[in-house]
Amino acid sequence: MTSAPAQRPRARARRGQGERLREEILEATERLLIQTGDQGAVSIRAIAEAAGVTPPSIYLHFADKDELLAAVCAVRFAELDRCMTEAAAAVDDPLEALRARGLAYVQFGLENPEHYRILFMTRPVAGAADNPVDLEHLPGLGAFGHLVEDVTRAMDAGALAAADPFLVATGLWTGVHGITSLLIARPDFPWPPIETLLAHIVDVSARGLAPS
Amino acid sequence: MTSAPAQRPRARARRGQGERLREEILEATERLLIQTGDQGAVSIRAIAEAAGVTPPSIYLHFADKDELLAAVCAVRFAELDRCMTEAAAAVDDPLEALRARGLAYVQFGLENPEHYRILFMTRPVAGAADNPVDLEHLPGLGAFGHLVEDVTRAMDAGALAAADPFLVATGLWTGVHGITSLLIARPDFPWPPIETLLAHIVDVSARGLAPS
DNA sequence: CCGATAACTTATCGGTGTTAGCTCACACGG
DNA sequence: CCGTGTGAGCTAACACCGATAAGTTATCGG
Repeated sequence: MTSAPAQRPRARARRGQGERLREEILEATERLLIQTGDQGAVSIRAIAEAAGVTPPSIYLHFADKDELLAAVCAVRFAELDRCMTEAAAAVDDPLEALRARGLAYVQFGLENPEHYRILFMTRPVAGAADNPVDLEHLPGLGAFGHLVEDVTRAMDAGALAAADPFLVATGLWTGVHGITSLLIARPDFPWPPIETLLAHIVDVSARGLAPS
Repeated sequence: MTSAPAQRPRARARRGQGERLREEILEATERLLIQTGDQGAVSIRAIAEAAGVTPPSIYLHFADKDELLAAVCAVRFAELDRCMTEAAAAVDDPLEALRARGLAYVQFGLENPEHYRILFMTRPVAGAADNPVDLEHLPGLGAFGHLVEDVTRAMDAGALAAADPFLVATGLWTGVHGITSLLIARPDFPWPPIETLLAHIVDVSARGLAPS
């Protein structure tokens, strides 16, 4: 909030306050991303103008555009995790908790399609193939870990058939991602009512994973 | 650096043969898409050079870049349909046919990631919101129709629980798309072995859709 | 041979991400 | 109290991109 659209005369920051611009750039980017709803419209120049600054100044804080977008999305990623955890915590039954988690995931994606697109529908940096990603810092691994925990819990409670929790969690993830991403990418397909489709998918998964 | 494939001035086409260039452009585009494996590298200028022609000539045959890429992918789409139909036809059991269809889908996506990305992971034209898409010509609707047919067949044979075939087919589609697109977009995730994951997902779906 | 026109080109526009190099104001050591 | 180092940001430019307007060339019917 405090949508500080303070554009034009942005005073130069004091000596030690250079980091403030970083925050302002992040805020401006997020604002643009949500307002326009189009990743293509979020250009370095547009961001710079929205932040009341010239384009090169952005590179004082971010190596390139990808890093900037990644930073924006990392914030959003944390919120996705928060949404899901909150939804899951509101339910006692471990199976229902998983269901709530899945629904929260889909809802988040549909409400933040451009963020979701960047997070899960575009290839990563693709740059350094010799730098095989730092797994510890891979954004979203925390959220995924929480899913694995909930799956394990459901198995321990006998709500799911015993199996490799990691494998099952991965399968659930691909499931919710499938519907979320297709709805975002192909809104013109003659979709059945979303709630119907979602309920069907969740039911099939639950039935397929139920203890025998 | 890019292997400049010999393009001398490319003789101008004869009077009635203007359409030949269209084919050459399509071929050049597909070639680039596969060679570079990066949609970003496939620019109008690069395509023009690969076809031995100047950029504006492309606009004699395609309204814009989107239309060109769509045309390239339409071809690939037909082949996806062919692959799946072929795989499904090789099996008698209707449930196994569905399974084969799904596996063929995933395989096609992983073997043609850049085509798959354009087909299913990017927003469509997004242009004319007042022109709500011509459903008849929506590419891939044919392939989807074949899936619905196979689902119906499996239900009639009692291999799947009776339900709305369109709904079930849509759910299956989102399922195979989920794993395909995530594998393409997030190759750095610590995936379990693909065959294991795929088998798990297919099994869960089969179990969830089985007659009671 | 002529002129209409299909098939293409040259030149250009406005936009993009990104970099090199500069300026200017502040803070601090002497 | 002043000189200077440097942090913070800017100007100008590069090399691309998609797209268009207007020109040129070669072919073919008559």
